[in-house]
Amino acid sequence: MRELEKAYDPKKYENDTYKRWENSEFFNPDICIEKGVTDAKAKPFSIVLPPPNVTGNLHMGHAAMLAIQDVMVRYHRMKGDKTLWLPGTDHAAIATQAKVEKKLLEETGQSKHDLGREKFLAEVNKFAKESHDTIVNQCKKMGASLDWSREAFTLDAKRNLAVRTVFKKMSDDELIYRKFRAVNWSTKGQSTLSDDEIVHLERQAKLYTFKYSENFPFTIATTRPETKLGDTAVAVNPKDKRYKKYIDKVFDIDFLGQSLKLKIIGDEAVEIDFGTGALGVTPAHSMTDYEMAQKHNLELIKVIGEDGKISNEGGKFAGLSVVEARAKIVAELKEKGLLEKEEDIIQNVGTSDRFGDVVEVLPKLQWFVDVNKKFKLEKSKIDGVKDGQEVSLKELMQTVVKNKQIEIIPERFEKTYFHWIDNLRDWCISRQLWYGHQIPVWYKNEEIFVGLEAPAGDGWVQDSDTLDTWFSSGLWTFSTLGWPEENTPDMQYHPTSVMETGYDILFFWVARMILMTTYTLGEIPFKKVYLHGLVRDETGKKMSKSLGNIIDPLDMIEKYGTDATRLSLLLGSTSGNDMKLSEEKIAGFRNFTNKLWNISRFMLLNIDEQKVDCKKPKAKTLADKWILESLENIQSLVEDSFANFNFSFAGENLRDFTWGDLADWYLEISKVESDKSEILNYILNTILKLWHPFMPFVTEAIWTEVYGENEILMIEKWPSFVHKPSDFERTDINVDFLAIKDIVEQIRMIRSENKIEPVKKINAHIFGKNVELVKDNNKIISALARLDNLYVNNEKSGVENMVGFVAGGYEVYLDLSGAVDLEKEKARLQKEIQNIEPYVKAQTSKLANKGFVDNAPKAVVEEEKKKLAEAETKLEKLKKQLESLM
RNA sequence: GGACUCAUAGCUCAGUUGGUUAGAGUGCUACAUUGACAUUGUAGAGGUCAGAGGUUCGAAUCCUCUUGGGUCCACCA
Repeated sequence: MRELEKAYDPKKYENDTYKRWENSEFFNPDICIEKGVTDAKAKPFSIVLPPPNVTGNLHMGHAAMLAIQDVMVRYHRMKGDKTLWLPGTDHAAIATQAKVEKKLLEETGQSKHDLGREKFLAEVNKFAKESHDTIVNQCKKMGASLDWSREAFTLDAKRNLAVRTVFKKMSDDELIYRKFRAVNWSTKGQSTLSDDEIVHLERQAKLYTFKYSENFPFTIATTRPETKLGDTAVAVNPKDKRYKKYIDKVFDIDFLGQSLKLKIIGDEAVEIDFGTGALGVTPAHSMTDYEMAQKHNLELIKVIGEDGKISNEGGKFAGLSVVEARAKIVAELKEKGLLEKEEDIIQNVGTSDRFGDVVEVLPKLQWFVDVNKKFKLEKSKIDGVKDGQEVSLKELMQTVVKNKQIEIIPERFEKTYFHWIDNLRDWCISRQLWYGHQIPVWYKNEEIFVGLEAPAGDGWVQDSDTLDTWFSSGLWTFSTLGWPEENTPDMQYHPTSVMETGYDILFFWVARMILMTTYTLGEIPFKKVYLHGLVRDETGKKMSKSLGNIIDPLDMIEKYGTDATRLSLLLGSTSGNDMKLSEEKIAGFRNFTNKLWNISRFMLLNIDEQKVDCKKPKAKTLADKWILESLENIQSLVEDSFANFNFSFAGENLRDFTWGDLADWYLEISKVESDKSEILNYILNTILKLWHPFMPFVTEAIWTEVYGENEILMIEKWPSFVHKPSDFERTDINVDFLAIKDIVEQIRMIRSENKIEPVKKINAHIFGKNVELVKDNNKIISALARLDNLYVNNEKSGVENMVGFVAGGYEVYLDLSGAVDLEKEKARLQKEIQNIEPYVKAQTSKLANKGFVDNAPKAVVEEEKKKLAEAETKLEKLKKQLESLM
């Protein structure tokens, strides 16, 4: 007879198990079809892995992502779907480049310019490769059943072709344009940034109120006097009586030696009550000012350069850093008596997400994607958009979510999504980075060429900028499936079934994918978006190096095993909400993993013949009937939960069933009832399948130990049965006594040689004659399960409040001292009925009243009718319950 | 400034469309344990469901307000 070790040791199994899976090649759906595991005509289920950045190690957030996706993927694979989970990594241009630059500087003291573009890129590629290998290994550690044969990289040749193709198409549709306009600039990173790459931080700042010069009629307020060197207008609210008369006048003034030509403009955006009600407009160095300037046709004067210093346009301040210039200007203003006020305020400043420096706004010649311009969508599979219809990118993004073609889970994020789109500005896609997809545009003198390849002829120079990393990630769902190659078979997996990712990149990535895919293919990228939360430490803080509260998934896997780590991330967390994680929680699930192992161990000891392929056996006792029904019950609950993306609920219930019902009840009963081999084999078989998506390693290990080396649980068919709810919701039980509630302590006694000795303690819940089963119905039946030959026999047991019965050849007694008063229960029900009855009467007569029905608004009448119906149903239910107790 | 979200046992969270006495896990306490499992079992303590008002026959659940966390968006210059 086979026997398992006393305790489960994850380290002994995990690596080998993953290797076995990998060697079997069943992660690849093509192989599954080829070997007959999956039907070629089965419906596809596909997820593309949100590619981790090649910047280092995986953290708990990645672990959570992998666990959630793997649980779905394994479930669908077992269900028989054509299941593809496609892995990849992201070059993460700005993040990776920044990291390598830092590393280079620390290790060799060199900057990227010392190396030159080519050599530097070689360094980055080397780093990316190493980082990639680490990441892949960590994914494998987590047990992720990814199809590695299809692995992709956002910067490889195939993806590059996709990027160039889309760029060209957008350019042809005139959705991409080049313009000299104000952009976000990171001095430290020496690159432009998109609006989303900016983090607003609160800072102490000083608000200066001053006059440009003696003879200028307004005072204005600013936190950044140095930018005033580039002012070209003063804006006031057109309703402001103080300033109305000046609107449209132009003043030539001298601002500390700088000649300014200031036009007075009227703009609603100016608040009359803030500051002095007059706003110095710096079109080149402020986004709002830029927008205002566009409206009023103002000139841009760039006084701050890419190096963060005042440019030559800044006259005598040229060459000073922004901070130096500010100090100098303030000092001069003070000296000349132009500074009226200097106050401390708290100001929001934009800082670079990656580089951490304060972002300068300055004008640059850049490439943009126009999100508002209409274009013709040739082929459309989008509900509500016809082939050839004119739409804008914004409209496409809105439509697919509005019409529920894409469903966001949890739903509330749809609101934030729409809000984001409403405020979306044109997307600046060029970056002055070296690492990334170089923009497929070539210049020669005044000529500009956009294409897939460099144009023929000499003298063409390619744009040195690269594309925003999200431009290529936006194509991810289809660039990974072979597009733009014609008739690529993998496109059968598109649109993908689910996009599972953190809510923190809803805008960065999810929205961009929707934009890029609907535009390029006229199709949605995915049907559902499942957003998970951030993994935080046990006190709810973000995990970070500086706080030292990082829980490393690899450490946890080493200590408690992968399955425990996965469970800790899956259970007790809901979509869209952050999850708090503690080592204790993981340890708890390690205990459960071991429990499952030992449950299997015990069952195995009682199984004579291990059969992989087994049919549902016939129940021989009430206990058997109960466990088999419970098993199907729990399976259908798991399936429902999966359909609703409620993995936590599925797992928790499965655990409660396994531990509470199966281990603590049925297996105990099986000790007194004999001949369980067949049924135990069936239960073990089923329970391992149900657990497999959650805990792939331990279940596979047990499976192999039980059924032999050649069997692979991962590709076993998910158990099938037709769930009939009526089977479970109501069971009629014929017992000789009426009602017993809360048998607090149930003592099983075995009579041997006229000696009665207590053996086990078990607890049970309410049951009675023809009971309508409530929440704890499983336990009720379980209590009854052993009552094959039940009899009430106080005399026989000689103990008061005890009933006895025969089970498995033993005489058994139940202690009923904790049983609840039947009268009490009746009284409670009666009270409730008395509570509702008058209401139902009143409501009925109200609705019988013609005057009310005819005169009241229809909706009100309907509402009243609905309420009555509800109350009536409830009343009926209560009456039935009461009756059953009579 | 505009939103969104959360508040339930010491801690982490469930609680389906309002309807029995609000539940788990974990921690704590007590007892048990040659039994598949001390990574175990049985039980116990612990909650005016943040506060106030409203709707309702009935509210943890729906509405309003207040308070206190969290998050996102937005350059009040």
